[in-house]
Amino acid sequence: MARPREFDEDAATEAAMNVFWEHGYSGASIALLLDGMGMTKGSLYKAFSDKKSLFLTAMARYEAAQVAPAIATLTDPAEPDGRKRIAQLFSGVVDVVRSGDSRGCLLCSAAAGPSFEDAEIAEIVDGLLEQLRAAFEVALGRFAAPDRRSALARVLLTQYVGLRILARAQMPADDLERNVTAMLDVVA
Amino acid sequence: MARPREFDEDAATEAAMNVFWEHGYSGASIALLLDGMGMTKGSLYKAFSDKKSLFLTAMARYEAAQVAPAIATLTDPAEPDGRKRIAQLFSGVVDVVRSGDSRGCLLCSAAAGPSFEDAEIAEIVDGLLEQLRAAFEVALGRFAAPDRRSALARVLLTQYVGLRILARAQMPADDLERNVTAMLDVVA
DNA sequence: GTGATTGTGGACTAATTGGTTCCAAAATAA
DNA sequence: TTATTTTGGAACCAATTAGTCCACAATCAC
Repeated sequence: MARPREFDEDAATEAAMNVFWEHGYSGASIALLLDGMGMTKGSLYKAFSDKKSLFLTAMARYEAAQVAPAIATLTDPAEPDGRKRIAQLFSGVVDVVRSGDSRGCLLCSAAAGPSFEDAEIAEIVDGLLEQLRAAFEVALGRFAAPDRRSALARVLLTQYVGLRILARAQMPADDLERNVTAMLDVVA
Repeated sequence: MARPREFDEDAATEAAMNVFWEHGYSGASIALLLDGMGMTKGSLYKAFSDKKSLFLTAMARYEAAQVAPAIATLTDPAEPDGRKRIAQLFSGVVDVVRSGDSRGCLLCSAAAGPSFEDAEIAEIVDGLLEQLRAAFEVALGRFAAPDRRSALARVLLTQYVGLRILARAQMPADDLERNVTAMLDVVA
């Protein structure tokens, strides 16, 4: 009954996510987004309303593609050793950097950036960070004293954020790895 | 022999630093800077050439006003206990947040932001982060094994960066304090 | 085929960006 | 007074910003 879309919505939001990931919210201009998504203004504004809506969609995708797997790693019931689950998450971060991806973490950058001036975005970022903290707490569950679990989970979350910010700041993977090794040695 | 400046250069660079601190490099428009510095375009461009030069000046001021004191705390020869020096630095960060300043750290935000696309700025940020890491290493010197000192200093640097990013993301001071307490408990 | 419906491309707005130039007026010291 | 410098601000620039609008294209139901 109507003309079908020429673009794949999944591929488009994936592309948008990558542009936001690399350039941040304000750094990702509509022109950059259009280029990355391979579409023109008419289609973009018809399909995603405006830049902020597009960002929220991209964030949802980031959650599904990046945050959820991280949480799954930390809470994986197939791996009884929480220490190993935590180590797995952090070595995964180092591996990503070693493979040449120094974009850091969309979430962590959003937490630092001026995009945080928007209350709705801030709330989403907060929520995801809290989810991540809770997952660290689960991973610590088996071997940390209950009264220290929560605070220790915060330390791990902070370490995670710091690590990914430093990765974005081009810190070499070897340095990050030494960091992670020492941290796991000390914390878990 | 000539008309004297009406603005205090120190106060002006201080004001510029604050605008950059709050809004980031690209978020700090010339209009915002002029407003914050209380001067007009003619004077600004005559005194500071252009935006990037102004940012470099502001960064130098940030180093003197914020980074140097942090390093001084970590390496204070009057306090023989490195643990205490480290604790002092981190509780200072929490105090700043508790007093209502959630701007985080200009350095840490610059590390995360798109301003990092400029090679010269990136180099300065890198250098300051390395100075901070070295200072953590000095503070660890007295009681950490030499082969672990370097890696442990990295953990502390990462923790520092993460903490200030989370502060900027409006994490409550109480949560940050729990974080710091647990971290000091574990690391030092 | 026709018509209703929806997607597409891109011209177009209106505002703002960082950066620059210019200049008359003002303030100072020699 | 005179030479020198700063000041405020208007004017300007080319580029970029997010966003709107609409003729046109493509499809499906009939």
